[in-house]
Amino acid sequence: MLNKVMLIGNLGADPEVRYMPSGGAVTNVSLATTRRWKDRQSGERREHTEWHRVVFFNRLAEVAGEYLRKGSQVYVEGRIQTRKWQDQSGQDRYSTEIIAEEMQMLGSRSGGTANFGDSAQQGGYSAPQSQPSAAPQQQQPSGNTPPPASYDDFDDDIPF
Amino acid sequence: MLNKVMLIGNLGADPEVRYMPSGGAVTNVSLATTRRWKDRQSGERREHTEWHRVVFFNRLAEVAGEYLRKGSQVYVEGRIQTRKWQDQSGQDRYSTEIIAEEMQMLGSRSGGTANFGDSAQQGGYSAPQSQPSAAPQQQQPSGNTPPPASYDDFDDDIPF
Amino acid sequence: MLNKVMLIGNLGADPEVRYMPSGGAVTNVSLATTRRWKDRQSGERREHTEWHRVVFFNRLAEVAGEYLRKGSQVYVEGRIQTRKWQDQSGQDRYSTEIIAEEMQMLGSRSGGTANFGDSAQQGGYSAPQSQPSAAPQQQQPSGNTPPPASYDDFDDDIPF
Amino acid sequence: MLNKVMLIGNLGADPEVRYMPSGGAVTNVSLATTRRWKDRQSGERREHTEWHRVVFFNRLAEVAGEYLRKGSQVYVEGRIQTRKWQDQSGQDRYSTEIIAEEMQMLGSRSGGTANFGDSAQQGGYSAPQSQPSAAPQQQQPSGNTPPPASYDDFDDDIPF
DNA sequence: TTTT
DNA sequence: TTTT
Repeated sequence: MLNKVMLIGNLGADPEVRYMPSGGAVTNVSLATTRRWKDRQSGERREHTEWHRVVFFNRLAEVAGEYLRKGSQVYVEGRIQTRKWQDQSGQDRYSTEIIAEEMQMLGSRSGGTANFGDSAQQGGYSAPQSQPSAAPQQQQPSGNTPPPASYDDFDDDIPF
Repeated sequence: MLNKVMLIGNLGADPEVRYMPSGGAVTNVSLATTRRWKDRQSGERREHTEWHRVVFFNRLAEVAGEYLRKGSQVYVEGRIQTRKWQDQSGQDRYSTEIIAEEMQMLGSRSGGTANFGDSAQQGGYSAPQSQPSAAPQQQQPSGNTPPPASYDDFDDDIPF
Repeated sequence: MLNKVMLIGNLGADPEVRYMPSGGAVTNVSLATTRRWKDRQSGERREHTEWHRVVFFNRLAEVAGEYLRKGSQVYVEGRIQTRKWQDQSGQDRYSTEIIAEEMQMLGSRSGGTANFGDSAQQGGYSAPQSQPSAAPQQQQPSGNTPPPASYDDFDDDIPF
Repeated sequence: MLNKVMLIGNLGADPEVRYMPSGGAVTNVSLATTRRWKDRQSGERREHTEWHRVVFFNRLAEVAGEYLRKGSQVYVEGRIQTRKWQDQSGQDRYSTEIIAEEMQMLGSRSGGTANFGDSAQQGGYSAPQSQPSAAPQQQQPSGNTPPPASYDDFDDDIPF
């Protein structure tokens, strides 16, 4: 079976880095891909932007958190995964995410060096802590937004 | 920008074929991909099945409706698209779908011929009708399930 | 940088399994992909079959050698690599191969079990030997065919 | 059957644009992809650069000829095709090329605008001519380099 | 809900 | 050389 996603797009905001109880990093990124086409009927140009929730784990999460910034162009390869969660009223809701397996920064002449300019303060990279933040578990699911997944057991796993 | 999905999986049920007001076919399929891995900690084998909503349009929708059946193994190439809809209480909800752009039947010794056996009655292929069924527009969004999209304007579009 | 190949095709012959001095397996496979299209001018159907040299290493080579057979339908993911060799007259020649990184058997109702029928004798799988065959190094490059690569140093390597 | 290649790399030289008898453009590009890995044995970093011959046709060939330059970073999607030709001594030789089906310029903040700087003279883009150059047919295959293909009949073809 |  |  194959479940493969390949995206080239730009970040809509700085990455958000959190840590699992194990100490492994989890980085969330919102990635835009824009499709442009010419309408067959009217002949006019149209475009549609799709936003993808991309999740990086462990070593890749640290690299993403360190080098990616709002506006960065990036190639992401991964798989589709839909996560179930409950909203305030207890209803089941679903959030579809891209679990990243490969990542390539694009277009940087300077070899992938991050820009530590004006976005550094609110989105900067922090080294993995031996005392992992408990943030993922604490956060309350707000009405319409999926909570960060706990991923307690996420692991670099070995396919067989 | 690139937004590409490639899946190889099996259908969980017969395809559902509907028609747009334009007469173009829309086929929905539920596709399972199973990932198997060995847990790093415990060493035990684990697996996870992911279900994908795949949507075919026009000519591809007709081929999918005619040749695919519950259990069919298929390769699908397409793009990720998230659709917004309102549930009964008027809340915004989202459904992520794979818009198919290519399709290949796999593994059929018999050359891709569909099985018109016991599943033919509820899932069989119907030729495009000049009087398109209005089904997509009529259906009520049930509490937890996204309604079929209307796609009134879906078109074989030309990228530029 | 990205160098990715994805093939779905059929084997033209049983796999050829050899062993590196290290004992690791190397399996070569000839894979056909057929493209069909309708000629714009004449409107007639045309087709072209492309043959790909696919090389598997180590664990994947053993699985390929054991389960694939002439006619098997398979999904291969890998990268393109061009190898330089010298023909009898000492001229440089090039052979482009697909180095496989993932493999999936397709369409086997019977769960991927290999057929050990009439092709087992000349193409059967042998378990890795502690005394690796020296075959790769011995073979003489014939005039027009690239010799098996020696790959003395091929290794499961870690991207960084 | 699937025969898909996806590359992200940099051009080693300006594109070469030629024209078919039909007037359609054919653009050849040499694209480098670099793989980096850590050797399992020695632990040292290694890298290997692979050069791909990429061929664009018709509209894509014109865009490639206009906007790509030596050093440009580009995403190319296409298929593998091996072409047979005869060297001076009449021996069969093979050249493997990537026939491009999609192309995306990467990393240009300025929206894909080509650099018409110092490389414009030897590699610049020319609009399709009603009097197509006969160049492809004239060129002599030199001993070790494949001649440009004639592609007399290449066409935007319709898969079925 | 499929399949291996 | 495969397969549909």
